[in-house]
Amino acid sequence: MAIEENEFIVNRLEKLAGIREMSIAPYPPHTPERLPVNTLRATGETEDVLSTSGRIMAKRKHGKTVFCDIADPTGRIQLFINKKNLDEESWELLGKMDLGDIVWVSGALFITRTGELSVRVVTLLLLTKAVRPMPVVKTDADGEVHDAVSDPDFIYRHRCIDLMLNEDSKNRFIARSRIISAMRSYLDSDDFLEVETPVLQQIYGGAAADPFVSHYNSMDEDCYLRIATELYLKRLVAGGIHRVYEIGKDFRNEGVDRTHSPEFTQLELYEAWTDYNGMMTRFEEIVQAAAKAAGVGSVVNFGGHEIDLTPPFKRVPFVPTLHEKSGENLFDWDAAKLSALAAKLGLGDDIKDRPTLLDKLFDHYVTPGLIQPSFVVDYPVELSPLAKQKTDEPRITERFEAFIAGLELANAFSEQNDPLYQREVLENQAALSQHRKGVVDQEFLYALEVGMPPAGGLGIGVDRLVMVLTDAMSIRDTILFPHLRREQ
RNA sequence: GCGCUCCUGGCUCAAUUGGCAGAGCAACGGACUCUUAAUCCGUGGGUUCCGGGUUCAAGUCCCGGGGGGCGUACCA
Repeated sequence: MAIEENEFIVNRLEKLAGIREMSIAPYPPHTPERLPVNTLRATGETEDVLSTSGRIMAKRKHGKTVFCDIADPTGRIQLFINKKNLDEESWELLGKMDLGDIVWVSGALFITRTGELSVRVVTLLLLTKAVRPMPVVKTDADGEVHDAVSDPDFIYRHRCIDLMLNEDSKNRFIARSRIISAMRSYLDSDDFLEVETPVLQQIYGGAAADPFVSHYNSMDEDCYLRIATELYLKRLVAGGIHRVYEIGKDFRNEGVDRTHSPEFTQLELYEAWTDYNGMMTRFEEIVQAAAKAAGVGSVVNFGGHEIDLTPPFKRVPFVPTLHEKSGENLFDWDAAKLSALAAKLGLGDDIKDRPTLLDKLFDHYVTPGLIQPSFVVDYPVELSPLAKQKTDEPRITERFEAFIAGLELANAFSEQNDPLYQREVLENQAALSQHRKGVVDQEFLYALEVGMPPAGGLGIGVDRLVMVLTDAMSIRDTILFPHLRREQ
């Protein structure tokens, strides 16, 4: 397929041909020595000839003088290009340059009459000719941005343009990488071992979600993209890797919305000799480290809320809080009664199963009020098959979910390590499963049978944490290349 | 999946009740040797997402399709 042709591309292709006719390579393989733009800015006025390179972001022509702004990742600087300072060929080349082209320049630095530090260009080289126009965004003297590219569809499909033109977006992705990096540093420095477990799995588990299904040709069997890393990481804990974590993609074949992506990044960590209380501390500390890495303070603005990230986070016990907010002892109600209440509240007419009902009712009565960082603790046992029950109340598990501004950021428990209990729960669950009736991860149970020490486990939704720390209202703004439908 | 809503030159947006498809930036030609949303003069650029329908007349109304956004549902 040939390049799409419109007025702009044709025009640039002609210039490209013209440049080649001048025997100038429009895509030379080497970049001459250069300094980052911000180094030039820091240097200030000097008669020394310095060089840099960057993309032409603006061009203001004044006859025999041309001002260009060029940008590299470190900043933006003005070029002062005067015909008398250049050889004829370079001046001709300048005429064939467009916004978006990438150039190398050298010259002394001086301050113009209007006070702008500029490169008095004596050498001008083309490093890359742009044949496709980029949208032109201008910022006026008041700092107001005009004609910003804001169409989400355009931005997600052409992230290169978004990163080039939208500072907020670029900074958000930089923050994301730093946040992940900070998580690693925090865990590594506390003797956690980072591992990689299978993405392609024969038996998926560790969460309740529909998987993406694939097929392994040479084995002639279906396989699945993982929905969680939990069941593999716990085998490692049983095997003696007592502090272990993995940061990676999980895939869930479910609906997409502001807070759900089919492909999302999760940090799961497991730690022996501790429990869910230890995981609360881990979460608090990870959030601290992440906020620091993102360059935000202990109070962040997210979706119009002032969020105070200072630990300790609030503890919100599931059953008592549900009772308090609803005014009823719902945990003692049977499914039929709960179902009637849920229907009355418009939460759904056909929910019959007690744990789901309790969860829904909790979401209705309590979750919306969880603006400041909170741990919802001690979930009903039916909602938490992989968690350990409390010793004094077997209907309740040692589990928490962390919420900020109503957003679920983490899920953790004191890990269930009773192999007989775990087998029974998983087999019962598998018997009810629509998709994979009776399929249980036997190898995971084998590990528990061999014996896994008491441990706490914690899963953190990395994309969502990035949302909170960078004030992004959609998870798609935290994922470089979110999934979109095919065009056409 | 369902509901609401949006889709107009490269980009950002106009177009009254259905009545000649426009502007700014960008592009092209010209003037201009300190501008910075440079300015001034001139020029070109449209299958109004796609396909049907109603109408003398459709960017606008109706039906179907595609894509996006928001909400909702599913989501241990």
